[in-house]
Amino acid sequence: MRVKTSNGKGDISQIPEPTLRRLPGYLSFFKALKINNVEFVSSGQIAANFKMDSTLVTKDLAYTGIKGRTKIGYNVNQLIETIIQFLDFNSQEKAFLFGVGNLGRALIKYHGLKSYGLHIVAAFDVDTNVVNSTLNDAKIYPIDEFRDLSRKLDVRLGIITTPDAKAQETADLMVAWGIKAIWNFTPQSIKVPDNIIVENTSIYSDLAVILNRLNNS
Amino acid sequence: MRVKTSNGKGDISQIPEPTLRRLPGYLSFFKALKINNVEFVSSGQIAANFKMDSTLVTKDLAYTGIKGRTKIGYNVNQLIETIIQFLDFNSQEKAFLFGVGNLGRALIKYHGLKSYGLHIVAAFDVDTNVVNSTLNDAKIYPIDEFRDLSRKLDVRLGIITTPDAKAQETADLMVAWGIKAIWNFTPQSIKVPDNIIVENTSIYSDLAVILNRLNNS
DNA sequence: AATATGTTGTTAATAAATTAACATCTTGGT
DNA sequence: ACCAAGATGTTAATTTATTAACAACATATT
Repeated sequence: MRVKTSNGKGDISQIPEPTLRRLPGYLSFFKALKINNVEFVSSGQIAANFKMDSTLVTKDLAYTGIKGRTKIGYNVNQLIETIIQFLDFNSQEKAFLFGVGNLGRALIKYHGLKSYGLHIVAAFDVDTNVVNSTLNDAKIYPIDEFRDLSRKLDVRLGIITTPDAKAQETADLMVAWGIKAIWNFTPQSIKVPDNIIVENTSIYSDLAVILNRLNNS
Repeated sequence: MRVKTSNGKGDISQIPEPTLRRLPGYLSFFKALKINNVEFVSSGQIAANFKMDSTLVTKDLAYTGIKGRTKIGYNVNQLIETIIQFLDFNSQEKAFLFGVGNLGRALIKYHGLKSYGLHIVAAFDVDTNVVNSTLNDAKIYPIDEFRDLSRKLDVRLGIITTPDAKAQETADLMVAWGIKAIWNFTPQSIKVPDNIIVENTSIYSDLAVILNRLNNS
């Protein structure tokens, strides 16, 4: 196992998914520290904030390549810069969104996403009432225009916020027109070719955990 | 509720969180099968749909207590009923929501949540423009009225969709007035007493995974 | 300048989750 | 009625993630 240096170059960065998932949380914490003019923070302090083991923090941060200083800790500004860089949160990755319902609309208007590397450049829907309107800087088009827009703009990421029943056909359309990664907000599992990246976000899973903890403890 | 006794010690083995998180996905799949009039489904078919190991499916379903039949598979209707029961998705757990921004509004209007056991009965915000309006059947109140409403209604669950900076003080307020579980949609880690259940939902974690897979593979 | 201290970073051990192997059982066909 | 097939359910092995132990080291203090 040679997870030695993660210089960001090459594809050897086999970072564990749990670590990857924790990094945005750290980032949020560090940003808050910066606002409070805190300059340095130790792995112990970070661990205490998240109620976790300090060595786990150390390991997680080591993946980003950042170095702490003995007796001092980590430089907060450097942490923020390094994590943003590592996670490509300054890349402004362009995305198409399909299905401008409640959730879709919220995601488009949620400008927080922009500072986390995502830029929804256009949306698509079948509802003629919303088509041709504009939310933030994203215009809403009829589905038919996806093909042409897909050629004009170079978009790799597609977001599915359609009704559950439309998830699969939306995914098929995306794959057909060159989308490389799909962010699926429906609970439906979608079938795509192996080279397509799929990330499922299901708030129902979180809800299941909460209800379980509430009722069985 | 009793699940399974691990050994003679009499303590019950809790369901693993990964299993818990997969159950809503299964449920969604089974509901789709029912619509297509499929009556029985085997663990192999389920596993194929989710591209996972079939024994894992078997194990997951075993936790709910449901029994499959050799050569036949699992009864779809029974699966749906059992999982809904197991996850308390028919409990209509009442919830307060704090912060009627883009995301908060989407959650309130998202009637899908209702069929998954959650009923947002009221919301709170500081913005006088939204206060006193009604979304779905949830009225929006000023924060001040939380205390009285908390006494009148018996609500155990609180949802935080405020700006990040307000997350902690909102959590403090919730704890002070008897909320037992907090669903935190901000990336901020909140500090609460040990007996309070906290579930963090961070779409930034999912975003981090997607961007990483897109850029490093 | 020397020392004590607190903090990183590495290696080892434990715990948890997934995958594999196998045994069991029930149904359908001959 | 018997046998074969196919699926569940259990036990073992592997992989992965987390926690613990410890070594190295730079800084502040005396």
